[in-house]
Amino acid sequence: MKKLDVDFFLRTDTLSIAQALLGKLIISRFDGREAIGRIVETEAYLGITDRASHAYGGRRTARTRVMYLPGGHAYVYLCYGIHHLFNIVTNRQDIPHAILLRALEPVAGLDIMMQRRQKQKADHSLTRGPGSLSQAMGFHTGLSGMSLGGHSLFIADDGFHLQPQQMGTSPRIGVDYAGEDALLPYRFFVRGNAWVSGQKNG
DNA sequence: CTGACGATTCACT
DNA sequence: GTGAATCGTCAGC
Repeated sequence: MKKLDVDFFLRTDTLSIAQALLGKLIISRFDGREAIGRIVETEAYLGITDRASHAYGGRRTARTRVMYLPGGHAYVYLCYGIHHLFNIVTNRQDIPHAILLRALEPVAGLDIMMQRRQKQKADHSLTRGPGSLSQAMGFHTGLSGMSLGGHSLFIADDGFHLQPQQMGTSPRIGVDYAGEDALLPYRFFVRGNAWVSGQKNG
């Protein structure tokens, strides 16, 4: 298992990064509890020109401030007052791109995930959907701005190789408010994987 | 200060 | 398939 350097997220092609993240591992080590999941669904948000992005039009607020950090930082925000959604900032400083993690396949720390999710069984609902996976991994808004170059939060490559035809694309979920940008094919997922959320997962 | 709303999830029919 | 939950964020006054 090889830890990814944060330089990986400094690249400028966020769509390529979102695709390359499929099959990678995300590891969290909070309070001495390790959880690992394989990334099976991502969405790209392309900053100031993307109506679906929180940074559309160059908007800078207390919440979106971390999107303007250099790539390799976590951007976590609260949705519907309940769900903590986890993103990875990409691109160079002041280019507010981000990639939302929408689903993971659990790899290790299943007991921790079940405990955090208050689940008796490790079924697909454990890490399917952006709010669910964040809860399972221990992600919350207090982590927003944290580097993915440290020991407690990082991405790793264990040699898992995704065949090109295994990757599916679709419009992003839940961004109907974004006008024609809602149609952009910026969602990427592993075809047929049982942990992928949403309707269009073939 | 106030009100509208959300990159969702879950229970229920 | 439908609707409620729930509160931080942000624009507007």
